[in-house]
Amino acid sequence: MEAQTQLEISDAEWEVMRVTWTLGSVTSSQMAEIMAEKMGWKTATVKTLLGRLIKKGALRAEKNGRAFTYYPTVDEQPSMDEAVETLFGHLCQMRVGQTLTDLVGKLTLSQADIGQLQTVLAEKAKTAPAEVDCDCVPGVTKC
Amino acid sequence: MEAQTQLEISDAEWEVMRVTWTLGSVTSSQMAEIMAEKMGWKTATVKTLLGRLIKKGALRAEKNGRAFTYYPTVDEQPSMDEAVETLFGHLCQMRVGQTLTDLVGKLTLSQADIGQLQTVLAEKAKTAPAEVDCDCVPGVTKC
DNA sequence: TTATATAGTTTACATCCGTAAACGTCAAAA
DNA sequence: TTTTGACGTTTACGGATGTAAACTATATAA
Repeated sequence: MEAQTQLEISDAEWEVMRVTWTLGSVTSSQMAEIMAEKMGWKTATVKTLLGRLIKKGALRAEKNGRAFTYYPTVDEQPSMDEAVETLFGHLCQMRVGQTLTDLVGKLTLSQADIGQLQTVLAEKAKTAPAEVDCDCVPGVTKC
Repeated sequence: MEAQTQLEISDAEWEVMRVTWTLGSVTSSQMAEIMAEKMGWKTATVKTLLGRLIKKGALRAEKNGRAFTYYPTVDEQPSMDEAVETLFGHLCQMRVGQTLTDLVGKLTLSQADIGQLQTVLAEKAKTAPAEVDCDCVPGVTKC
């Protein structure tokens, strides 16, 4: 079976996906209305993005009378996880801890989110190394 | 005073910045050597990226005999924080908690990193809301 | 039936990005 | 002094992106 090639969803396309994920399905007119309000985009812009997402295989269109209804073909959480992991993979590994701390300090998290994070951290602490090396320059382990 | 316009550092440029941040300063030949090994880039490619980063104001070049030595003009940690915050700002706020948990599960963190995160989380727990709304579609608070 | 609105498709277009080659200069080697 | 490199600058070039107008087909209102 063909392995799902990493689909590259651009920033603008991401906004369209968010709406689709949240609503489950949308018509282009609905999407146009939402994006006009949320992003200030013209209908034509939304059409282009929907088309590109179809071509990339992130959305699926199902004919519904005169128009199409669009559905996501990839799941939201895995897509988010992948985007985040890709970014963190490009950062100095020695600094991801500090970066995460800074981030958590600014995000709004629910009680449940915090509890879940605490659980994962407690588990990780059992086997965590004393320090993490910098991996920015081959052969250099200190920033 | 001119406000520092958000500098957009691309993926390839980011790799150059990482090396510069770690070494503090580099000559183009050093950088070319490092990037040849690390990324498989030709010297010409490295020159282009150094030039673009100079133009963007992320690097500064100081004449040193025949050649230049390059220095970063932006700090690493703030740049990392900004990149991460920008990404998280594009994600469904209702799901950032889960995304963070998934991420932390995969990252390698030091004992100190974990301790610091635990401290920040404990503090946040004091005022955290019961839940966080979805913000993907205006007027809709549930995914 | 004919005009109109609407949905999708095609074309546009400047800019950014990844990836370099080509070119011009100046210093060091021969 | 002439040749050869090393270094920076200019040019290249296809593809992605943001942003949208133009065009086409069709369903619906008149």
